Amino acid sequence: MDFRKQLNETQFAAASAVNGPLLILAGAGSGKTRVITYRTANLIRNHNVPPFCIMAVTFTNKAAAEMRKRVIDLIGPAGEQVFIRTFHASCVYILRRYGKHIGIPSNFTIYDSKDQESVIKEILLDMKIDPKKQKPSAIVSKISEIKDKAELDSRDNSLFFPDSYSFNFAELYESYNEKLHSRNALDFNDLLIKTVVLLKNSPDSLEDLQNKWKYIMVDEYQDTNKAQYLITKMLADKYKNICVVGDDDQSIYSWRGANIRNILDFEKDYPNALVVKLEHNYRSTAPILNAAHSVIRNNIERKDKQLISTRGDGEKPVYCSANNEYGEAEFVINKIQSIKHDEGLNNSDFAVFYRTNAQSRIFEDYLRKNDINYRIVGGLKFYDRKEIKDIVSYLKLIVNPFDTISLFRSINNPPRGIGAKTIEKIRDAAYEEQISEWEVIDKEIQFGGKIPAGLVKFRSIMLSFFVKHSYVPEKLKLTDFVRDVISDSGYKRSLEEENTPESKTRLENIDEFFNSIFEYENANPESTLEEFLQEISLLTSEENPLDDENTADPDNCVTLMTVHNAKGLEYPVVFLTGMEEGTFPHFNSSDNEEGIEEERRLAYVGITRAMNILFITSAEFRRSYSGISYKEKSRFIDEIDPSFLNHQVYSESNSSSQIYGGSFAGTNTVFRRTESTAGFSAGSASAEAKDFFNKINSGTGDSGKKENSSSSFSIRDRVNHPKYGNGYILTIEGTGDNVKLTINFNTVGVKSFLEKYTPLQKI
DNA sequence: ATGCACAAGGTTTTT
DNA sequence: CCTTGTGCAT
Repeated sequence: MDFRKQLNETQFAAASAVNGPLLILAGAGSGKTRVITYRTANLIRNHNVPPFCIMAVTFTNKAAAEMRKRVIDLIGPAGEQVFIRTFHASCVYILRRYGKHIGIPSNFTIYDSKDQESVIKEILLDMKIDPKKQKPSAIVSKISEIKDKAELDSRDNSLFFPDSYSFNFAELYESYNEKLHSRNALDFNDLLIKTVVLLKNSPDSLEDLQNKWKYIMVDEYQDTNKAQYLITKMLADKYKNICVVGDDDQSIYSWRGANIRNILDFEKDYPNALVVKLEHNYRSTAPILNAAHSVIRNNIERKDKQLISTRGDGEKPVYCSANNEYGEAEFVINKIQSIKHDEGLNNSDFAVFYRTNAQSRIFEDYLRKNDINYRIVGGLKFYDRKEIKDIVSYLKLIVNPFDTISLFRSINNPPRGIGAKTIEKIRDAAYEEQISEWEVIDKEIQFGGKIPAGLVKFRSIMLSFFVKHSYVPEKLKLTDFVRDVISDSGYKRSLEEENTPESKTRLENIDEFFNSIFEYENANPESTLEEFLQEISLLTSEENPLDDENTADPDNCVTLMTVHNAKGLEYPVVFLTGMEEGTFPHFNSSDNEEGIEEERRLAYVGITRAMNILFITSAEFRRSYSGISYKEKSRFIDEIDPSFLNHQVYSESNSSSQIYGGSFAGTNTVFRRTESTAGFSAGSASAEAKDFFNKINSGTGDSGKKENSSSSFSIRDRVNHPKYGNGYILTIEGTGDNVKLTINFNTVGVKSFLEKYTPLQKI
């Protein structure tokens, strides 16, 4: 096959490279997926490489699915044999088959962060530490960070342990790993780390895999961490046919241990590497690219470069500052409706991006109110729903009885009269006898001469499940087995007896779960329950089986997602929302330059998703759990050259929007007062805003009175605090030595001080 | 042991 | 706001 015509010169050079190391530096929208797809086709069609000898790794399931689809579109069913998976799924594949060489049985359970937190909580309690003072979630992310960074071949990780904890972190870290080991469980980091250990310690396994995957391709290489780097390096070590694709401007996962040096040093690892740069952007109009470039060029740690636009002129990006998050959502919805109407676009042409998942709710509300179909990428996963987790926990326990997390989730669910006391006794017995909690139950160990009736029941239910499980799949279909588990456990009946709207939804979701097992079983007839469970542990909501259920027209939805999730995707119309200091850049990343640079790359990713029309929005006031706070617009907006951006301001006096410096035909937007804003909506600009501002902060509504002459500050003064940085004065209370200042800091939020004791500087 | 009512406390991003 | 934990009544 000849595909010279489908590619430009550099794309063709990359796609037609066959043997040896290849580095593709692919800017946003430069057609990198296209290149990978054609390269795969070239290997198979023109160079007789068997499809199953090609391994392509990506970061998200969505990217893997997209690549698989495009390969199959191009070369037909043979494309199905190409091994295209995420890093984590690839590791599961490897560990299932070869893990036994380093003592990992194939039925291992994968612990997600919730499971990890439960383990940490147990350990904290054992160590007599209050889990409220030491948050398990913080410890889990610390552990994950250590595992990302640590030297994999060194047993001593003490360098990485924080000393800021009141307890011995090393001890906790060790018992955490021991607990996972004894439960035959691996966390997400372990999947990668254990694969490295396996490849290092089992030369036979390594060679097997090297011979299996003679050609390796890695997408988003700039986001690989140490373990991922080592895995691909080792796998490619024999034939050196490794092709990596990436863009240092789009590195957004350093918080997960991604090391940008992996891509920057590729040529050091492989001095004879062919390097191809894709610099033509086929996605966005020139104005959008200009805006993107004027942001990213502010990064110091960056190879200077500029994409070449191929699409030519278009609409300038529009920035709109709304008064609050409701106004922002209203703006977005109105734009969607008017552009749909004027340009004849579909819902699926629109995407709304935000920095944090929590921001999605208001957009959802407004979309629903206006009968616009939408789907959310990310957020609550189908398999995270309570009822699904309940059932999955039975299944996990059947597959791996050492999985204590699942054991304690299932043991009294539905209620069997097993409470905290009994669980305590099981734990103690397990500790004393040095056996697993399940073995305590299985061996019918008695506490105080008897066994609670519920426990006897639970034991016999589980034993019958073990027997039945051994019939799968030869004598019993997987789907039927799961059906039996749901009824025999009593879970189904207890939901039926509940008979509330909620319990009915749960039963429907369980039905949907059957469908997903049924489909899985049909697609993978030889597959086992173990494999199914491991696979769903890695799924994200992109494969959410409910997506199609909930919407009348699943293919025609507005897409809502975080900017992280947007990487690799493109949409004709993009809304980049919540562009405020503290939100985007997020305040947790704002205190150091690297953090800001990563946020800036994230903003760059967001902007470059847009093909034709880009809106950037911010809100002046936003409600968070602690109250309403004033938000300054994001520094990234100021970084965009004013000539590349139209400002659409919102004229409060007549409650309508106006466009300055150019306009979209017919896209003028009328802002309505909404009930949900509790009276805060339109009105004269700063006066009303300030009034509202004072009201919410004084709590009494008698605004203005709090301005106090005995203070050297007045409300809304910008101040600098040596520890907390910059902020605004919210309220001033009291007189003389008792003047109390409440300040909204950019980084840490609202704090109060007595003026007398606080070294504040007006700025 | 269970279930309900109320209080407290907590927001990054993801495999 | 929305989730999680605790206390109290059954």
